[in-house]
Amino acid sequence: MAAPFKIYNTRTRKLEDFEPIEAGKIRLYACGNTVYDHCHIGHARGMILFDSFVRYLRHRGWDVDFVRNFTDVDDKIINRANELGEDPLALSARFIDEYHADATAMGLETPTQEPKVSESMDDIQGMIASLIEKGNAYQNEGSVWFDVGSFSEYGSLSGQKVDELRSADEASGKRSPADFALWKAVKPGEPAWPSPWGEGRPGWHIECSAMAKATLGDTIDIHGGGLDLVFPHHENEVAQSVCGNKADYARVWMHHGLLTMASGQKMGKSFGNVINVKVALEAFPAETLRLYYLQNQYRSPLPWGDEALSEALGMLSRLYEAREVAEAMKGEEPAENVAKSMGKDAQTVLDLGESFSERFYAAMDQDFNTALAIAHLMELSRAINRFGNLKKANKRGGPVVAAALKAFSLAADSMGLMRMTTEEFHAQVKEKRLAAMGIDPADVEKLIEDRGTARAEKNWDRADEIRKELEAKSIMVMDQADGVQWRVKL
RNA sequence: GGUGCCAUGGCCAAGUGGUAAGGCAAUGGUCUGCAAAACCAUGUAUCCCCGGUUCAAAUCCGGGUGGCACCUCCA
Repeated sequence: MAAPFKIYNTRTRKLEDFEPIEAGKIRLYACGNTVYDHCHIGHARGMILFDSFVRYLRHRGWDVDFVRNFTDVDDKIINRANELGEDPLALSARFIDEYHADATAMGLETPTQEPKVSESMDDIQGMIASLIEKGNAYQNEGSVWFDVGSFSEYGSLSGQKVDELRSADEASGKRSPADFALWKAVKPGEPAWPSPWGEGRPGWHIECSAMAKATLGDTIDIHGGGLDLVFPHHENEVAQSVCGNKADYARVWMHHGLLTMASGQKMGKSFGNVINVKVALEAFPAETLRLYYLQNQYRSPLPWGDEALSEALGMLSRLYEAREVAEAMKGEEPAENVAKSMGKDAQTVLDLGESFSERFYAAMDQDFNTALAIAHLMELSRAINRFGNLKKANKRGGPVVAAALKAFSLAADSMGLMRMTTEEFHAQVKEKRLAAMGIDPADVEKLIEDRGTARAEKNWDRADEIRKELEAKSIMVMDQADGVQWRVKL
């Protein structure tokens, strides 16, 4: 029932046929955010990508158990909380709420489970105890360290060799520089939980091993996250889980590329160029972000820029308008008859529409080639518009575009695109783009009205003058058969 | 120093060995009072360079050059 697909596995650096542990089921774990601040557009890339992948897989018949965690106990959270004079757990709880608000605004589906570190202490401690018992970890002064030397396969995911690593971390108490913390002994002013090794809190990596095991079992199908997590985070997870569970950990490792700034600069606090999701969504409809991310290969680095986003918005607009054109078409005759009598453009729409899902699936099943899938959508849109230019298309074209219309709902169901009505879309564009440019919609409406008056009087000079005035504000006026409309230039 | 990724027309970008999707920009056109949207037409692309494998390579292999990422908190 579930459709086969190929997926690139970081572990083997190869494209592989996906083989589930259990037929028809996918256990997917994605590393979530450390919640000490608002989501930024880099987080958004991972969030949207995995949302789209999960939607697609479910659409194709897979039973996807999707777990995405929250890291709510962490150095960065404690530091931030101290700066603000806030309780660390209160701070992380606050940003979990903000995360959910951003996720909703971006149209994300809720994962099957969203475990938190603060609520997984038993699982975490159980795993640490197991690692100590098996001889893979040791205690020292209230902390517990993973003994990297005890795991011969260490480095197999990232290709790192222990001896070659630069060890900047010279924390005391470790036997070897490559060893990493499983449990950190409490320090003054930090949140702590009781444990067999003394008061303290978990290290960064153990949480994911423990939460993945608790929610999905010893061996999971796909483990995902940003490319920057491959080492050390995921490498360490492998070590912990393989040693602790005596089982394979993740069959497939799926890593998405990171966002870069158009300037070539990295996005980071120290550069002062972090853009929060909320800010981006003030200027662009959420689907713009989604289309932008989906238009690019998920493993490649992606440069962020207003111009690129505007392009994506333009594409989105064409998709919505093509769908609107198709939806407006009526007719009762069999599609083949209409196509035959209306010529090549009709036949093209019919053919592209009927073959769409096959081509769409072929693209997506090849390691989620969303860029190609969207290209198919654009091609179809052009065919619809071309056909729509024909005189009788409105009256008779309905049956011809019926299959094509399904393509748009396919995009909605399986990628999360095209989920608004055309009216909602245009309303959002106006609202957000005008706000971004600091233009009051009422001023625009007033000018449109004045121009209407001038046109009624055939005062073309005045009408054109107003058009120019509006153009200066990036407003396009469209005189159409059914009235005057205006759009924001994208 | 170690590890890995990438290099495709003016720009962005897909490409699963069989002679290159899609988008943006540009020019001309259809439509329009003028426009816009949409559509049509227009791009001889050394697929970074040099070798190799193959009947056939953007795609595979080797070497080179140039970017980037990770090895330190980072999605």
